[in-house]
Amino acid sequence: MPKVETFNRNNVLQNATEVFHRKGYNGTSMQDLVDATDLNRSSIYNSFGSKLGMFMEVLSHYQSIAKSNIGKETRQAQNASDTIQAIFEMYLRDIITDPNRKGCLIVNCKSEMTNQDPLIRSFMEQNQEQMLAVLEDLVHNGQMEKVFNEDQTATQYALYLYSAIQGFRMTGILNNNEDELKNLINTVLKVLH
Amino acid sequence: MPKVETFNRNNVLQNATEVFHRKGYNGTSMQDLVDATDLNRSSIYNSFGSKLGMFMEVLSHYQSIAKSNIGKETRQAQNASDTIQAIFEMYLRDIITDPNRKGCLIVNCKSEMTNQDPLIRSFMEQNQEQMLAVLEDLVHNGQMEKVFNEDQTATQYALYLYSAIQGFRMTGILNNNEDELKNLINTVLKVLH
DNA sequence: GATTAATTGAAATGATCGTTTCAAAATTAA
DNA sequence: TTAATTTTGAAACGATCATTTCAATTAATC
Repeated sequence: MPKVETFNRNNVLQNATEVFHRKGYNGTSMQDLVDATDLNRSSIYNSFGSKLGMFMEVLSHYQSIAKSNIGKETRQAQNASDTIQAIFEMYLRDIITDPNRKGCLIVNCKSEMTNQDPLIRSFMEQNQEQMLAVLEDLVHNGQMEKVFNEDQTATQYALYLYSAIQGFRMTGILNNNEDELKNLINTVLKVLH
Repeated sequence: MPKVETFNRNNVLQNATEVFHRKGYNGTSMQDLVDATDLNRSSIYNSFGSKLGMFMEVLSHYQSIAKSNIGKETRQAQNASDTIQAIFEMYLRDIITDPNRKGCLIVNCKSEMTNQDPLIRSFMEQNQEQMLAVLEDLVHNGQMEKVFNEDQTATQYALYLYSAIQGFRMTGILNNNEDELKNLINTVLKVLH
């Protein structure tokens, strides 16, 4: 009976992500989204409810891709140390290959909206918890394997790494010198060994 | 002959800084600025030219205060290690005492505008250069004093610290647990010793 | 081919955006 | 007081904001 949703929701989300990532939430207009997604204004409101609704889906979409990338690195690497190194080098690739120097969508949004919107705040809180859980698990494994020291608890090192990742993403906005960034990664990871 | 500028420019800048800091550049409207500064709309345009013009002055104002704070810490501390520790603890105080959890104005602006506005980009470039110069100098001194190792050059450690500061500011937006943040600082600084 | 329901296009909503205009008020010096 | 000059208030600018409306179009089921 009904006409079915014709557009590819993943494609639309990907295009919307690109605009939000490049211009930020407040810098992106509904017209920008209409242009980027090739979707009708009405269809956007039908499918996403509002600009913020669409943005929340964009954030989740971006987060799930990031998580799946981390999962891949975890499965490929031999030990916890290699895994963490690989995660940082994934970010490094992202920095070097992005011609627009956008940084990380989630980090950018954290600084733009966390203190302004409760929906965003709780997204950021659960994102932080997930990141800390993944990192803590990795550090814990590394400590079991004796490749990481136990000067600090896994929980403490996880926060250290989480903070370092955010700093790395911020640094990459202006600096995309591969050698300098690789050296930076090594310095960050040194304290764990 | 003429009527002279009546308002206190520093006060106005301080009030404008508070709004821009809390809501971000794109999230701040001219009406917000009129309300916050108690200045007339016309007077703002007379004295600052445009919204972006006012924001650039706000950035410089914020930067000069930050620089003078770093200078104070440098003069009070006994050695390079204490100085860097004091700088981080200055940021820590800022994080813990800010009820709005705004983070750092410059870091926030870097993520919001660097890839969108050439004026902002060059501000950020010179800000990064200044920070790196200060940090490199401190690390160099610490290495002369033998309180820092020479595993990396002062230049390399400076980038590491610059990145760590940005990460610290981002982390402080959600996490203001003093003990956890103090421990984070110690972990960051450990690699230098 | 008729029925059904979602998608679509385009226009319109009222609000707010950054900025400009300009006459009236305010303040200083002659 | 008069002349000079800036600040001020208030209104208006056209543009754009996010969102709503609705009739026309489209496609899937019967």
